Amino acid sequence: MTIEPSPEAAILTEIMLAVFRVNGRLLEKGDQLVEPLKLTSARWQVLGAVALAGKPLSAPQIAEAMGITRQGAQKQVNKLEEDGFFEQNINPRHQRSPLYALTEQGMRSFAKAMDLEALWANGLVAGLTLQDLKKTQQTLYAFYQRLDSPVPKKGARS
Amino acid sequence: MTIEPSPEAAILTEIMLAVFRVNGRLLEKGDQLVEPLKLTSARWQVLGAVALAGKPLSAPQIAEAMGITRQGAQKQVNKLEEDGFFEQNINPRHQRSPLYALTEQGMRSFAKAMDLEALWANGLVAGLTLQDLKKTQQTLYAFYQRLDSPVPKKGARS
DNA sequence: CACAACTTGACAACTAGTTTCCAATAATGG
DNA sequence: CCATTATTGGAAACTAGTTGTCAAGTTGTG
Repeated sequence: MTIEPSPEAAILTEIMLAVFRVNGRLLEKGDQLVEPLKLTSARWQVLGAVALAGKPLSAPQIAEAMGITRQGAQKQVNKLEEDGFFEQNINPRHQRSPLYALTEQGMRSFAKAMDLEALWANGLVAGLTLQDLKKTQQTLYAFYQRLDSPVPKKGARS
Repeated sequence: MTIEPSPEAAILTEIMLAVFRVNGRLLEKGDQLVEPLKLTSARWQVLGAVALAGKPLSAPQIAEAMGITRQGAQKQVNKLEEDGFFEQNINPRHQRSPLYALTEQGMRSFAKAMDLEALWANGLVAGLTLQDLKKTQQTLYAFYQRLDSPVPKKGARS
């Protein structure tokens, strides 16, 4: 017997497909946008995590902020340091785990990326109402919360 | 000088971040959902492309339907054939390029995946109105279209 | 028919993430 | 103070996609 999806669930399926497609396009366009800055979408996001924190972060902290694994973040961080966007500060709280700060080049590139993004976004929303945009943001956020994986952390007690 | 993002563009940025996060969670949850069927989100989508077409498709046709490259689709197709979800039909229009059809197992697994998804989706939309869901779907679709890469196809004339 | 252009599958190398494992360094608490 | 536990970086192998190349088969046109 087949389960009958409600009309709401049917539209949810369409939203899911739309999220997959928009996600792909955003990464593609984002890569194009910051390509002249010698950045990719992924590295831009890492720069953003540190820039928005307003202070140097360790690799695991960056991973936490980005919602990816610490190993995934570390890879990007290492490359960003190699390419001169990050520099290591000593971490008074952990000798093996340096804090990564934006270099001059890193700050300049991130600022340029933000400008490019603002320009791009301004063009992208033409003809859409603020109300619709807010609704969409709220609905997506609601899904995000419902999808939250309550993976019990190792030490968690009930 | 910094470009001033409009209020609309500022919310768009939030929507972008929400899309990234929801995308990640959907793939994660989707993998969990179809794991007992020996499927992944990616392979499920490939099965879906052929199932929804209602007829056997070649690898490039599957890629086209999914919006990924033909090589990416081919990889999944080959694995799905290895694992008994697909079988090759001869393609009367192209000898080197077989048409892939769902096997009995493929059809059974896809039907089960659809049931699981309907069940999951029904739970996920609780408390959201049909109107908001439609609005969100429309807005995302609008973005998708605006983000459409008009990459001039090789033979395209202006 | 012949030749050029396109399509296709196979393969390799790459990005970006994941999981798993190890070894070394912290942190904790008995 | 010392032993256990947690955190961290590094490396390897994996998923899932990308681009690029190659050779072989297909198609269109003169």
